[in-house]
Amino acid sequence: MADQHELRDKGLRLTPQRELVLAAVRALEHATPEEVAEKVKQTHPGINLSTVYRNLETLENVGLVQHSHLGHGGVRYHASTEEIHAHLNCESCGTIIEVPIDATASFTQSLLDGYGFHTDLAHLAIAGR
Amino acid sequence: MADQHELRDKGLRLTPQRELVLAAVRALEHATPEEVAEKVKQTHPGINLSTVYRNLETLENVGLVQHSHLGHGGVRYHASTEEIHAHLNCESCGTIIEVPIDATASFTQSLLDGYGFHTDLAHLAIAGR
DNA sequence: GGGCAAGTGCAAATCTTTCGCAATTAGTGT
DNA sequence: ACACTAATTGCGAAAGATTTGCACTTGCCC
Repeated sequence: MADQHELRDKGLRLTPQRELVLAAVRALEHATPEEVAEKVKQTHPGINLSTVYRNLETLENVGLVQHSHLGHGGVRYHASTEEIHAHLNCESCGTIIEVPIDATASFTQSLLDGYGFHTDLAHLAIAGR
Repeated sequence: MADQHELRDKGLRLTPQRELVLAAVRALEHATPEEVAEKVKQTHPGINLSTVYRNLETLENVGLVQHSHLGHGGVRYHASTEEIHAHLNCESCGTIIEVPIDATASFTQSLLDGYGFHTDLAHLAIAGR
């Protein structure tokens, strides 16, 4: 499997738990740690929540996954390979709209020009309605 | 005090705790509930954390304060009277830059045009560096 | 195959926020 | 001023999410 190299290349050991956590994040998109754990349990029922948390952190450290804050408080993880997009989070109906990042390009550019600020719009959802 | 009318006008009882919570939010800007509690304790040591949380919620319901999500997870409250501004949150150095909301107007307008989405940029910080 | 550090499981500890409930108190009418 | 009622407070417990300590297990390098 390509996964093996992928993880080993990052200096990580290849454990079934780790592979499954990564696979789950990729399959689920925008999943909370709980959801990831639940998904992993389908094939590996004994996995511990702590292990999921630790692997999410580890995978994030090596850049394979990222987290963002959508809606109120909930942390959600997604694979780094996913297309980058901003999230518009409707506070009334709870829907989340994904916006390709280039739709925001002129905005991020103006922040860079005006404030020297490199924007990472993918990290936080934008509230509105 | 003008405060008295302000709270009474909203149909709220005027309690020392309530006044102090509101005063603390106004004085602190972008304070977490904990920080608000700590501030209030300076003049009212017996105040309970629950009371702070409840008052923040109450004050938010009547529109005197608002909360936003800056940085990682932390909820922060600010007075509604503050100028509306978006927050740029540097993930490296932790600094928060405030940007007047009109600097973002063209961006929010394009989201409205493109997605029919009314943006509330003040509610969430924008990550970057 | 053996040794060792990385990784896991488990339970307990934290941290933040919420809730139930009895005691207190602000605002209203008298 | 006085009593009444509902809002508010204090306090302890509960809930949910994430972290941590530690002993046991396991992947990886030789």
